[in-house]
Amino acid sequence: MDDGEAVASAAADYQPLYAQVKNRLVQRIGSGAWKPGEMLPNEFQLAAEYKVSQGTVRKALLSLEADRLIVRRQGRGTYVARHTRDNSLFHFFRMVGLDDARLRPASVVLTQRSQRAAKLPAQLLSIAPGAALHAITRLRYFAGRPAIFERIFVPSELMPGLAVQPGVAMEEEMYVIYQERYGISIARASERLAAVAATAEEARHLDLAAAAPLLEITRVARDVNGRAVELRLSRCDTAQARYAAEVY
Amino acid sequence: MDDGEAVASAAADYQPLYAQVKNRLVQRIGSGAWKPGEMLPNEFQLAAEYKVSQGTVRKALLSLEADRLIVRRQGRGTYVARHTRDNSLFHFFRMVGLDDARLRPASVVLTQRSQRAAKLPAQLLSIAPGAALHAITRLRYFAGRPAIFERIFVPSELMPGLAVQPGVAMEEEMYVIYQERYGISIARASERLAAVAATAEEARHLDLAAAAPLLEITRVARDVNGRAVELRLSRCDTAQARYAAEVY
DNA sequence: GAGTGGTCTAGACCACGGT
DNA sequence: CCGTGGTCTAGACCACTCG
Repeated sequence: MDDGEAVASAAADYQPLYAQVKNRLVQRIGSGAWKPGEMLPNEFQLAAEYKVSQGTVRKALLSLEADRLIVRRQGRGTYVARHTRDNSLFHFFRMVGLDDARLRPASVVLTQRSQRAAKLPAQLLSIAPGAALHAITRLRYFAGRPAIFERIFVPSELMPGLAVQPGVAMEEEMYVIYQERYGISIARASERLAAVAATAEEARHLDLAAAAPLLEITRVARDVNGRAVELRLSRCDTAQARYAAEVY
Repeated sequence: MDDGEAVASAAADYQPLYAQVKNRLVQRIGSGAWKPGEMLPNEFQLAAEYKVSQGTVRKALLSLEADRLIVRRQGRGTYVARHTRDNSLFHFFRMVGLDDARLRPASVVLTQRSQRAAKLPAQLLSIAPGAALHAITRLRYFAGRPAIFERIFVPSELMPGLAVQPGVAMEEEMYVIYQERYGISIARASERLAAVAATAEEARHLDLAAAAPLLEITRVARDVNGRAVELRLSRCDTAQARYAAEVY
């Protein structure tokens, strides 16, 4: 072949057309060209714009839907996904009651302050040690009983001026706040679970005996581009609720 | 419309063609028409057989691949999925080292006996209380150190004569045994996690202080038809390893 | 009824794996 | 080289939503 070399060099970073279309759509959504809740052009319009067939656009859109960046409804259209209190909570909150019933925890902020990142949080958030962090502690309740003591760390650079009101029940999920105030959508999270003994402070907040066993969840949440946005350390009393996971 | 009623009654259990094809393929795989590791006919042959287009068969096969019932390889063909020690372990075993490294636990059976199902195991396995169960206890090690104390329950009816050798390191994963000896493939599992205090027996086996915090994993494993096949209660020392989950 | 996404078809060509 | 799955196209028709 005459063009063997051109083909070979092109093959290195080859992506199928639908993947290229998907990437361009991710870019546009990520850059805010369409805002959460807005409708995208239909499949034929996008196909015309990108000079591909409708079937190729379709494949890209189905993949975006699988990634939860968009929502598609037959007869309605395709929309940029939006975090709401209802669905945001249940994509990421995996605690269920002992009878497997879904739980809706109430949340009360205990403290909020700015601090410098220690080594471990810095590493998990992929930032420099000593970088500025928002640190929030809060308590979450099931049916009025304290159940989860939580520490949340967010790089100040990503969310300058982030503020929540201590002492009152939070109306919104943190992820809704990130999206609405800063345009940052949490797309996925990585969790590590361990069993630990409650510290004196935790036992006091959770109304447990000293050194009671707690389920510790270390979660790193990332946006659609894979950037670490939040580190959350949750310590859960599993007398009232358990962590649920489905494995395939 | 004249045929409004016919359409309406048909609509109740309407399934797209590709879903019907998928179901028929699940039936055939589940019934053992093709054994694990065997190659399926290619897309065009299946399309001819079911009198649909190749694209429709393709959609059914992609869905089966997503469900891990089959494995597809470009240039090779489509094969019925097979549990092997390597991949069986890592679909369902979610413990990772503190550095997120994959761990390969060694397993030693402590006891094996037959017993009648108590109320809770019976409920979780969807069998009658008092039905016969195989009960196996075993200890799993990371790097030679005991880390997980495990109780496994399997309905005797599903696996008559199930036997494993106590006291020596197990060569095979339980799920490989289920598939190879009884033709039962574990397709998915549901897990519930809690933090508990070690019992005296567990602390002794795991070489821990009395009442040390352990991560308890209650897993119900199901075959491709959704039938509960195994109940497993694992109690893990999370000083050496943590449970990893990715949330989307 | 107009517009959207969902299904289905038919056929072309490409990339990969083994002979 | 042949057979496999993977991509891409073009077009038809269906099902759903809403004004």
